[in-house]
Amino acid sequence: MAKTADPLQLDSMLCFAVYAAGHAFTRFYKPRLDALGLTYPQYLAFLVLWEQDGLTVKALGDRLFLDSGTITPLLKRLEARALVRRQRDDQDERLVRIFLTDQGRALRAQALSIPLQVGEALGGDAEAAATMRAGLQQLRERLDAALE
Amino acid sequence: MAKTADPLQLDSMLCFAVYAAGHAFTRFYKPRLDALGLTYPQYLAFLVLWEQDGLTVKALGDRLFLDSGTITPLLKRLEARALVRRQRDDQDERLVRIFLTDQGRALRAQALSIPLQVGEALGGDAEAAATMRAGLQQLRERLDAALE
DNA sequence: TGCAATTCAATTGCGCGCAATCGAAATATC
DNA sequence: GATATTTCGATTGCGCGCAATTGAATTGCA
Repeated sequence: MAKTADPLQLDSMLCFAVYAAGHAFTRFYKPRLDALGLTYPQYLAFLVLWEQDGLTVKALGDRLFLDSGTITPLLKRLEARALVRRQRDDQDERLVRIFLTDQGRALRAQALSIPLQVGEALGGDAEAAATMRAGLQQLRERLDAALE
Repeated sequence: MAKTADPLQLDSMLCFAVYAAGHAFTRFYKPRLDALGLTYPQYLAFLVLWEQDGLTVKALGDRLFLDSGTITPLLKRLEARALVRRQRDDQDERLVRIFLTDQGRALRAQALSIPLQVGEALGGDAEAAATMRAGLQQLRERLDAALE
């Protein structure tokens, strides 16, 4: 006897659980990131740039799994607020490298408390969170591998 | 000795794993849903409507964790293609109820193969998928509960 | 009964997210 | 060294996703 007869049951679908959890994260981050004046994707870009300055648009996109159509306008908004600087590479003029300004670098200090708040909201079980993170990474790899 | 000194490391973050897995799902679904002429959020709406016809916009939104600003235009696009019908409730004229057309109902048959393809891409481990789904649902609940 | 508060869908504005396309620049091929 | 191909970023168009607001309809309460 099958547990669920319907193969199209929303609440049994992994894709929807991922989708809904993603929105829940965005909602959770919203008030915290408002304090920094950042959106969630902008925050992700800073996570990358705080790790490594001077990346190309392409490298940043590869890191976040986003393309230039998303990243270019995002970076222009950050540049307009003097949080990053965009500069053509001297050697290869196709490349645009992204550098943090002092102001952009300074944001990092204000971001440090956010992961703590996430850990707290999740009940402090870092072990479970790490397991789930690893599972999701594998999920992403398998889905990407299945693209033809 | 701590494993990761940096609390802002992108690759250690659960939120990013969820975010990236969500996009990977969308990419995976894209060619399959193109065959039905649906986007992923539209597909989610049909999953709900195939389960229960005649829901209000509000009820549909509650089910998908989306608000009217997202759902209203989505439904209007579906109505323009004669896949659903929107009708004011007789008793309470604030409510708009969503009904499937025959065409919308017929889409279900074409969608049946999609979950199978997901299962296949994920290596057929339904057990692991169910565990992960449950973990993500709990994650969502905890994040939502932490919203002040 | 009358008026305030609430509920609901719709709308507006803005920021993603991605496909498709473009032009410039670099590389490969001959 | 000229030509074809590839790479990179920007741009356009469209569909979410959500905050904030609006207006109509309903409900609550005195």
